[in-house]
Formats: sequence, C-alpha cells, structure tokens
Amino acid sequence: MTKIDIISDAALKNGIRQFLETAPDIYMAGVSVDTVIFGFHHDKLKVLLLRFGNTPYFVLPGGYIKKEEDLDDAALRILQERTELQNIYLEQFYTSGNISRSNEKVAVELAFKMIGTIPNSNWFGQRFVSVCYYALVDDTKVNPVTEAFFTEVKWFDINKLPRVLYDHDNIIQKALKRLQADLDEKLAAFNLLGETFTMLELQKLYESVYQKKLVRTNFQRKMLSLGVLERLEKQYNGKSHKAPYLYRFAQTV
Amino acid sequence: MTKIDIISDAALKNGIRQFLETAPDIYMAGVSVDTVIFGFHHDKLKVLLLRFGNTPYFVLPGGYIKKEEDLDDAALRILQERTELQNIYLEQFYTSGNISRSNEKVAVELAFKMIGTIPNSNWFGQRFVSVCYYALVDDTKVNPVTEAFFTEVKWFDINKLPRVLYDHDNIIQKALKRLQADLDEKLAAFNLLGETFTMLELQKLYESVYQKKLVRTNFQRKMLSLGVLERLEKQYNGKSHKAPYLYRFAQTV
DNA sequence: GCAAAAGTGTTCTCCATACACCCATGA
DNA sequence: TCATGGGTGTATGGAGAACACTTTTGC
Repeated sequence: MTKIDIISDAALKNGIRQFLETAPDIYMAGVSVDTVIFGFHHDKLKVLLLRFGNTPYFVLPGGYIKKEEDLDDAALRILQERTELQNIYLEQFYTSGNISRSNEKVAVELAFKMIGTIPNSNWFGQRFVSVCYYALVDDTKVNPVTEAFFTEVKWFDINKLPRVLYDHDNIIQKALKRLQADLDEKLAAFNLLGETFTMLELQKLYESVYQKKLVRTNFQRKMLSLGVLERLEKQYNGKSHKAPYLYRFAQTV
Repeated sequence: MTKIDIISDAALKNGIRQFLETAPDIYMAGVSVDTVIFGFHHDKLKVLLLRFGNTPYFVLPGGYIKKEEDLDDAALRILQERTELQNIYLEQFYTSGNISRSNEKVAVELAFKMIGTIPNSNWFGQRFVSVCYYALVDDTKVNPVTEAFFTEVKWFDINKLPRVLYDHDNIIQKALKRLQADLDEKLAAFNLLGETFTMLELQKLYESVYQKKLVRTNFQRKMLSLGVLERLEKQYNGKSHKAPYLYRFAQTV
C-alpha cells in the first residue's frame, strides 16, 4: 500500500480555514454536487479527477450550491470553474444519499490530517446528499484548473481509474451506464469530439463508451443514416491507404 | 376560479406547530423527498395525491430525511407511511432544485394562511432540493393514510390531474416519461397488477402508460415471447365470448 | 346462428448483421 | 505491386406491423 504523504503547507491550511469560515453563509448545508466529466483522447474514454491534497487518492470535481442558485446552475458553475469551458453538455443522472458514503474511513482520516482537528460540527463533518451530473467535453478545449484543496487535475482512462474516495467509484460507473443509454438517444457523442472527425474516430468513441467492438462497415452505414453528418473533404494523413473523409456534426434542429 | 377555503382548526395548527418544533432536530435541512405513486384501476393509470389542508390544491406525498437515515430508506419510509404497503417497487428518477420551485406564490400564501405568520427562518420557509422517486403499487392493496397537514388522499387519473402546488406537475410528467422508458426494460408493469390478470388487462395497462393504442394480436405475441408469463386456467366471466386465460407473472430470477 | 372477444397463423417490411468486393494511397 | 485501411453492395435472419382466419362463449 502506498504511503500517504500529507502536505503541511501553511497556505493550503489557510485556504481551507477561510473556506470553512465562509461556507455556511454562502452555500446550502447538506447538499453537494458531483460531476463526472467525460473526455475522449487517443481512442480512449477519459474521466477528469482531482488529486486529494497530496495523497494518492482522487475525487470527482464537485462543489456546493449557493443559497440563491438553481441546482443546474450550480453544476454548470462548478464545471466551468474546473474546465473554463462554456456551453457544456450536462445531464443530471443520480442522487447519492447513503449515510455511509460520507463516513468512509480513509476520507475522514485524510481530512483530519490535512487541516488538523476537525470539530464534529464543522462543514466537512456534516452528512451530504450529492446530486450527480455527467458532462461531455471536447478535451482539447479544456483548461484544467486546480484550487486550494486539490493538487492535481488529471484525465484517467475509464478502465484505469486510480483509487477514488467516498462512493465516487460507484458514481462513475453509474454515469457510464447512463451515458451508454443516452448516446444514441440524444446524439450526445458529438460533444466529445472536435469540430471535424473521421468515421474511424467516431467508431472508436462509440466502442469506448459501449466497451465493445463494433463492425466497421455497418457502423458507417448506421451513422450516415442518422442524417446528421455532413461529409467534408478527404483527410490526407500520409498513411499508405485511402484517405478517409472528414465529417462534421450538422444537426438540423 | 374556486374560492380558497382555509380551515382554522386548532388541532391542525397544533400539529403543525409541534412538527415545526421538532423537525430541525430530526431531519436534514434543505433536502426533501417527493414520491409519485402510480396505480392502475379501471383501465386507467392513476397517481396518488394529497389535498393540501382544506384547499382545492393537491401535492405529491413527500417528506424529509432523518439525520441518520439512508436516502432510499427515507423514500421507502415515506411511502409506507402513506400506503401501509411493504415491498414497494421504487425508482429514483430526478432531483428538483430550482430556486423558484419553493417560492411559488400560491403555495406560500396558502401556508401563511394555514398556520398564521411564518417567520422567514422557519422550516417551511427554507429552500428545499427535492429528490424524486416513483413507486408502482397494486392499488387494491393500498390503504391511503392521511395526516395532520393533509385532509384527503386521493387517486387521480394521470390525464385528469387537479391543480397541484409547487413544481409537482412537472415532476409527475417526468415520472411518467421515466416509467415509459423503464416499463419494457425492467418488466416493471407487473408491480401495478394483482397476482393474476388477463392479457387484455395487461394491454390496457401498457396503453395507459404509453398513452397510445396497441395492436391486440401483436401485443399478445410480444408479451408471451418475454417468457415471464405463466398461463393459468381460463376466466369465465359470463360474457358472450371466448373466456380469456388468466396469467401470472413468474420471473425466473 | 350470431355477435363479440380471444387466440393463432401468414405475409411483408425494415433493420441489424455478416461478409464479399472494389478503391485509394504511399512505400 | 503490395499491404493497409476506407467505402459500397448484397444476402440473410429476426422482430415488429398489418391483417386474415379460427375458436369460444352466451344469447
């Protein structure tokens, strides 16, 4: 087991102390928001996670709901703070509210070590019900932003996740299932790609979401039959084979 | 417009006052649970609603989460309190958290009149994020229970809903959509029927959920092909036509 | 026998699958 | 010319829709 190495940086402690002083005035108590941010890179489906302090543990990007803020707006704000993106595709998919989710030993122990003693009545000590959203982003446009509590923002392959705290692993799996269900239904896939893409890239994306191989020729026909793809010029890439067409998502709303 | 007639019953006021005194010690603040209870009766899909005080307005059965209680357990408890049923089919489907949902003029006005002045800082005055569940019940086994705040418990046809408070109408419509999606997927329909039923009853149920007519012969084949129906003896009902078979849901888990 | 509803069989179409085939490209 | 990947055509099978047909029941 990896040794847990806690930073003892005064600035970090001060940041946390300041948050704890102001949080109860700004945010709703007892309710939090967690977001599963999906990206697609190198033919793999990725999830954006935050390193918890200086430990080897990661958590989902999350936050709290301002007292005069709509729930969906809070999720969007939290995402924008973490990615600096506008126009994010966002779906609420689950609310997690078991007592045990907030009590996980490791997390509590780590929190204690990070900021010293935590009075039982303070912000982090309370029980939270967490409303969970998933987001689809073009990872090339994301500018990951860290903040006081977290020392690193990192993309992880959905199949090679690190150790995560709380019930966040469960939440990530639920998000994936929901994404699978939404992918065809809501034409959500194109939010994970850039402006243009080849048919093979699109296929790899579907394969990484459904976690299974698809038949190339039939996939192509199915995508074209949706009537939402615009075929652009061919993309010559120097490879010794036929150049693939580029496509653009052109939904006629 | 119907005149709003408010009861000024001392017992009701006392009940509410007592609740307000103890609630903050027992329940999480800021989070509530609302349930859409579906039943099926006389070939119609029904929803169980509570009359708000002595007004013509209705609300969804709902409640709060105890400080040491799992979210799903809270939903189950609230349902059991209202229906006296065990083993209820329950699905979480949405969490509603817009600021405006708690601020609807009519609701606030009614609450004021019911219990006199409400200090802004009290329990009902706070903002709630509501986690919503839908339940499927055999309505013949339900024993609707009223309580202090509500003067009537009543089944309503999904297409003939009364005026409901807050955003509960929106929640009901979302529940129906989710039920439609789950019906085939999770074989959920049988929770709405008694032990045995005819194919026609099952078809009427599907039609009332999907809100459209289905072709009798093809529906029969589809249901039988699921492999979860056990055919019992015929049901002679005195009508001058062939007697239908009775079926039982016999899922091999 | 007749009307009404229940149950079964048949055809047709659509769509997903499987796979054969040809095309374009650079080494 | 060859290997590699891209694009299109075609046969097949299964599921659902449409509808014809038979069976059962009480009057």
